Amino acid sequence: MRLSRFPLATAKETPADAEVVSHQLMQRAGYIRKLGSGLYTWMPIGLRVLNKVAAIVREEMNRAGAVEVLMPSIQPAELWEQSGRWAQMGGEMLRIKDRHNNDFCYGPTHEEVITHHVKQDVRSYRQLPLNLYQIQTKFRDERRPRFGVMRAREFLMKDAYSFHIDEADLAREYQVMREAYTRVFDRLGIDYRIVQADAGNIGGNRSEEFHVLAGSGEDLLAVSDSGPFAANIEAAPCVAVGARAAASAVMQQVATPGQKTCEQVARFLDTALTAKVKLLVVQTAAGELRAVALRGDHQLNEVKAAKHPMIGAGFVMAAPEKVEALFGCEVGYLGPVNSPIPVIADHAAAVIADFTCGANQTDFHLQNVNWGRDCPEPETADLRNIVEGDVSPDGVGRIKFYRGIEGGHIFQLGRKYTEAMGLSVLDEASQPVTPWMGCYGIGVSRLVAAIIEQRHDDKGIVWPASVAPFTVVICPIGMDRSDAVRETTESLYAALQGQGLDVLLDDRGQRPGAMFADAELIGIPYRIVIGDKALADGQVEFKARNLAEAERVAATAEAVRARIAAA
RNA sequence: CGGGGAGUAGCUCAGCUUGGUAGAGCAUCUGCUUUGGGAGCAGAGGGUCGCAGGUUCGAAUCCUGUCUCCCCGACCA
Repeated sequence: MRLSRFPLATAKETPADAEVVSHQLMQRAGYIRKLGSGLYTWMPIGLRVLNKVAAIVREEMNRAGAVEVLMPSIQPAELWEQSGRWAQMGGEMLRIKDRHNNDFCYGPTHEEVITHHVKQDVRSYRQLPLNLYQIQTKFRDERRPRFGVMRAREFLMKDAYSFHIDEADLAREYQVMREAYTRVFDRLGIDYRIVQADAGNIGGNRSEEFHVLAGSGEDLLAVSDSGPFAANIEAAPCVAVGARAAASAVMQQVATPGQKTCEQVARFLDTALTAKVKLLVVQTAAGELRAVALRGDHQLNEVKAAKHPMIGAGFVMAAPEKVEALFGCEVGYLGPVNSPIPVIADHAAAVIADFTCGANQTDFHLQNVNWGRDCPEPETADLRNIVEGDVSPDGVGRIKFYRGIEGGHIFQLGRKYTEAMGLSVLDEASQPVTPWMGCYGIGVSRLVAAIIEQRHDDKGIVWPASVAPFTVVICPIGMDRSDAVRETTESLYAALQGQGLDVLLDDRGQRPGAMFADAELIGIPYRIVIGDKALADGQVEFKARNLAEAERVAATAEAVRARIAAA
């Protein structure tokens, strides 16, 4: 490609509305342009990268035996009514009407559609297993789109759906997909971790996420420092550790005027934060109030709480007025002693002896409180977020936190959708069975940003060759005043292109500094500089984007090609 | 959804408090010079000041409404 004919709009200044480095660089390097909140146009150079990432995903999906389809981005409401999700989904789903006033949505995901089609065509166990995928634009009306294409409303996603005669075959396919995803992420040249995940409202049992490690990531990952354990903090179980010591002192009430938070009380009474029990009040979807006891330094894990039978999905933190009316004190002074509602204690809170807690009386706390003696033995459960330094749930190593960008997610869905949509096939005994289903997503457009988060320097993007918009850029110095430079440039350009390389020729006639700055900003992996000086020795300059030093190679396509191959 | 902020040239922003015919840098165009790290000089083009209404002799500036965008939080998964 000749740059003189390729619309590339780079900017020196960092755009004001871009917070994370990938968004800034994509905008500055002219990869994307914003159309509206969470809506981005992929400009020519950006599209080349997006297409290369998509191509790698496609290759690995095909290699793994999945088959590509393309479903509409607009879906009839009817299908979502069948699965029950038309009512369940919130404002995240963009609902639209056609001219006949019929309801549709812009697809946020395609479980319903694919299940519908499989139902149309698959009748026999002989047609299974089946794994269908597409690379399609999705729309999710995020409350708060941010970070450019990393959390956009419209985005490109690869979503695959597999169907199986039994659970064992689903588990087998899940492993196949896990390996395919591993190959994809390896080829993208990024540092990533596979972590246990919560399946969320999509449903299902086993689920893992592929996270690109980055400080700007929106997810917190709990990873063992010396073992294999790794989980999204949402899904990281906390094991009950240690037994409760015997009570050693008499419960007593102390005045703690104005001390509302655990930190304040611990400081005021000069006791350890870990010896304090705090009580949170949640309101279930049915409107009932429940108290959750946590150790002073711990936080409620909302995913775990939503799974607890006494709390359930759809709970919210209770309004302070309701809590105060029920307990007769301000929310900063709640405790399990004489609690008017059932208390569910996290394992870590349940093993503390002689703890400090609110007295259910404003400006007073209780010390030396003991479960079973001063208040009932609570129902116990795993309800907290794991914290750094905790023993890994599998017992190997200690937990360390990382931030990650969710680039892929694989699920064993089970039969939720096949049942809801009435999909059944005949088995060997001519009996109808409901197939098991898996689904597997990769955020293609998000991955472009995620790669940049990991691969950039102060000059710009540093692409791995696998997804770079161009593999090599040729920068001729003084092309219009030196015949030697012009001739070498043209012949090298033609020859490298002939070898199948994606070559960019900077024939804009810019000064060297401008050419170099642009090449570095847009992140081309290899740069060839052709100038009279080196050419006098029959050489050109070769520089890899990720290395500091330039070197000289013979001014032939073979020599350049060999040098690239060696890099 | 709650709170905060911003909409002025293609981009980044000043001007608004105290109303008087629209500014800078970058980018673009022309000419000359320059040519190994985002060149210099001279000149030029480019804006219904988000939109609608109001106040006023006069509104980018004051008032009302509205739309959009950004940030923090909550929510959702």
